[in-house]
Amino acid sequence: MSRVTIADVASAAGVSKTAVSFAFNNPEKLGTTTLERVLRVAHDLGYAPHPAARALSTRRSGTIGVLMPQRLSIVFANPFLGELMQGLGELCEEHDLTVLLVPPLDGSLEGAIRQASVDGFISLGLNPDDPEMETLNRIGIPTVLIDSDAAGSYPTVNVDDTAGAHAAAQHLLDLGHRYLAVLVLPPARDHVQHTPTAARRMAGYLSAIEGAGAPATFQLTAGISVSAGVRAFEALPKGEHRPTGVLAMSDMAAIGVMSAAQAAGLRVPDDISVVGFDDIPMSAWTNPALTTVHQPIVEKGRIAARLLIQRMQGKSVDSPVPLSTSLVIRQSTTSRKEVVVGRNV
Amino acid sequence: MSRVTIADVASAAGVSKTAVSFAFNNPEKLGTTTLERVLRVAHDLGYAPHPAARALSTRRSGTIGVLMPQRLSIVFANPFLGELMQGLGELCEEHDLTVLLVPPLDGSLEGAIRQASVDGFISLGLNPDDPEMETLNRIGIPTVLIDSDAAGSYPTVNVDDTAGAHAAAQHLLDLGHRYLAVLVLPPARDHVQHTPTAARRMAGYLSAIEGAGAPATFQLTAGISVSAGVRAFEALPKGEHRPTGVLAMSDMAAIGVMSAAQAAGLRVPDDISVVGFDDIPMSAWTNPALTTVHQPIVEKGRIAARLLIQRMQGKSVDSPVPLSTSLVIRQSTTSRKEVVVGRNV
DNA sequence: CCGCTTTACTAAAGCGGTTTAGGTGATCCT
DNA sequence: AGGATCACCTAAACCGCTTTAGTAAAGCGG
Repeated sequence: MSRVTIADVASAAGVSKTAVSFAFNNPEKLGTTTLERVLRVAHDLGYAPHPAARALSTRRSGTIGVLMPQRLSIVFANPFLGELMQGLGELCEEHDLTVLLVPPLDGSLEGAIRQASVDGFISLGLNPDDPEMETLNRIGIPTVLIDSDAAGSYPTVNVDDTAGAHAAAQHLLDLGHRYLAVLVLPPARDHVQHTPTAARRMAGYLSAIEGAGAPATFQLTAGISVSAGVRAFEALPKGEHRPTGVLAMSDMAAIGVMSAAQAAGLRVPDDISVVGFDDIPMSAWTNPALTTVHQPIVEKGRIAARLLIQRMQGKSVDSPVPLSTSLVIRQSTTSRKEVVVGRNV
Repeated sequence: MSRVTIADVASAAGVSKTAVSFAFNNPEKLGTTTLERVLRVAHDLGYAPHPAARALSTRRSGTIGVLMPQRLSIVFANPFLGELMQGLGELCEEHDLTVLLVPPLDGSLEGAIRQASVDGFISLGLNPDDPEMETLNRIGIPTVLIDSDAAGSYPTVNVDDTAGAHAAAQHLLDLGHRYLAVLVLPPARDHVQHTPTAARRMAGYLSAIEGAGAPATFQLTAGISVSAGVRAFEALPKGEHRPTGVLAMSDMAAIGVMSAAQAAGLRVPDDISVVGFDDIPMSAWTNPALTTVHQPIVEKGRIAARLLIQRMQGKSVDSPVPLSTSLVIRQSTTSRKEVVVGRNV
């Protein structure tokens, strides 16, 4: 009742194990009649090569690993990941590769990295100086970084977060907003340190804000979820101290802010303008449609996969230039209205 | 420069390979001093057990496979998958399992199934009589089905699609709609056959419609994407022959319909009511917010994973009763307005 | 001081494939 | 006829780990 092995097929067909192996991997080395017989016997017996045995012997598994910065239940709550997987998937399927999701197991990514039987890794949001990078180095598996700092020796795929963020902030400033709130992405992993992405976006926001004469800015950290956005809105100062514009580092949080604002009786964008980041598909369909910074997520996945596959083929590759971002102006932002006279002055 | 193996560690520490293996897997079998020494040497050398070798020897890989009915780029375009992964992920991480995505490679799921080094499979939308089921049988790997027909010998996790669809159709009928369009899910895989899910939903719609006296119904197939919804709307009869209510089997398609309708100058829900299916998170934030059939997607993933893990532990499990669905009435449906008098009669 | 259990460790046999290095005949060439 | 070539197939080593069976030394009761 146990699994059919190559030896079973060999003896059933009256040939050596080698012949069976050849039948599948080097058919031209076999005579037509034996080839046919072996294949038929193999099929009749329902033989399928044991993947692990094959991987051990050939030193390749036909799988690439995606290193997740956080638990799957967190990271998949953000549509960003689904988009990225589309890009990765295209290339992987083209090259007959399957995709292994590698989240931190038992709190540690390192352990998970060791367990993973893969030919290459794509890492999301890991800093070049994170300790797991050293583990990767030691195992010596080709790796491509996404949303990291292009420091180390690994090819890195990035978008121009800074410019995107700058454009977003500039947009609000141009509309006359002076008191802004920034919803910072939470640090991935345990460390307090911001992710490279968050740091770059923050730099972009701040450079625009400072360039406009440094009006007041209220910062707070918000996870990448609608409910985090709701909480963020509720943590904002109320009344006349409420920021008139919100720069969210994710669309999800931005949607949460809009929703909470509307629930509090405010009108978006008239009472409060909101800008997201990422331009996930649903941003076009929200109420009101979200003004946000577009980044080519699917393309990012495609490029990362392409790079990784090339590295796996032994080619050496350089980090491409960061992909460009662009501000998509929809309905969640408008010019700052004068404060209602009777209420303020 | 090649990978450091257990033999390297053994000789460096002056012990046998067995001792090194014990150090990691049966530490209690070793004396304290040797244990420490071995572990230290292993760490210094940066030793990590080769996953495939380990898998071959232990006959378990610490990985579960998710069988996708279609290419990753298609299936991840539907937020449904992301939701499901959240549920799967929770359980998998709890049990230190990683997740392998197994889409059809080179057009064939069967080939991909063989390649996959996993301890169990979760299959999405596969019919019990699909040929790949036989492959699964032969390999003899524990398997749990999601969105299938509970026929075979496999545990199956389902939701009550029929009741959900019935409620959706009944809702439109109760609002006075008589001429409805149904957007049928496309067949997964190549065969013409409907997926079990599509069949059940259709049955639910039709039973309600027939129960109300069989008004006219316009059916057409629409993929699970916004653009498919757009195309579907455009394929509907125009003018007075246009259905006043649309039953979409997915939220994505429903959103596409709403968007296309609005682009065509219609008001949703006043001119046309739209009901989705699934209640993916974004449905709450669309404009107008989508009336849809809620199904507990994350829970579905959790339960499937739990069942699979139990099966992998040798326990025998039964299919649970289908999870219940419920109609979530939001803003995309309203009672049928009388046809403008001057235009019709 | 002897047999008996424990403790601490090892040799070697798998796990199920791939691949290298031949070994047959049969065919070809001169 | 005899060596070279070729087409076809096989024995055995190897991939890197786990695990069974077993050994040597130490502990121990009598």
